Amino acid sequence: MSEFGEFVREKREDLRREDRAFSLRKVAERVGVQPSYLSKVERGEVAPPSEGTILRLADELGVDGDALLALAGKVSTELKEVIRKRPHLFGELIRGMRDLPDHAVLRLVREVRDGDW
Amino acid sequence: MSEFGEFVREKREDLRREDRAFSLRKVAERVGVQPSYLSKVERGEVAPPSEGTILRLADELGVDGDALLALAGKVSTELKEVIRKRPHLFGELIRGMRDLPDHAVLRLVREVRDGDW
DNA sequence: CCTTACGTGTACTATGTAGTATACAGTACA
DNA sequence: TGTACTGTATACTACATAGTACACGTAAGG
Repeated sequence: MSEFGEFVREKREDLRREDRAFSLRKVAERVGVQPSYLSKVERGEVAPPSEGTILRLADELGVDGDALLALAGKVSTELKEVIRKRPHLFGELIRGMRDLPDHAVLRLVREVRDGDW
Repeated sequence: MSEFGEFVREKREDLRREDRAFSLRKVAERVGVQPSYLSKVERGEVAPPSEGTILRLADELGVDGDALLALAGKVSTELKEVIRKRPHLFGELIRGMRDLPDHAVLRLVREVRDGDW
């Protein structure tokens, strides 16, 4: 039921097979939460953690922060901040891209990256 | 101090000069909140309202929803939903556009709108 | 064997969010 | 001149968020 929890548990157990430092308790300690809490999170007994905790967890597990936040139904404050500064412009742009296929979005990403602005 | 409140009050009082239906009480009623609450919001005594209330208020005042949400430090659930579905792609794109000048973003908006995808 | 580490159950909590309900004093207009 | 409307002060509340603290039984390694 909790896609977020399932993903974290699987990823952590994968890492653990190669490195005992990825026990629930040790990861919890490095991330800065109680083991009982991480346990509940992984089993979906409670809602996903806060943004900060999710980002530290993503870092710990070596996964993309934006992607893990997305699994938690969130968008990073950093991205929101960018939109918040030019709401109308970014609003139009993002809404316009809603139904574009991945390759079209990717083309724009490249265009921006290699842009001659 | 509260840019949000100040903006709402000014906009509402502007409208009121031409139409008595824009008293604080009447707007509050149409938006669906208590007048005492809208009063506190306009004076910045409390934090800006929820997304739904802000959007109804924007509609009432005839201003852009995304822009009013931005003044409240928020981004619409609708936009977040678009990002949430392809977090890595949109993350890269939006971060890449953070420092682009308006005209460059606008060019992308047009490109998307008139796109031949 | 035994003790160290493991995951989990239970109970509790602080802070934030998003308001409501009611009463009050000042203003306007008819 | 009074009544109907205006904005505001005060007190309170329900629910969500993001966890902590501690005890417990289990398992694994040396």
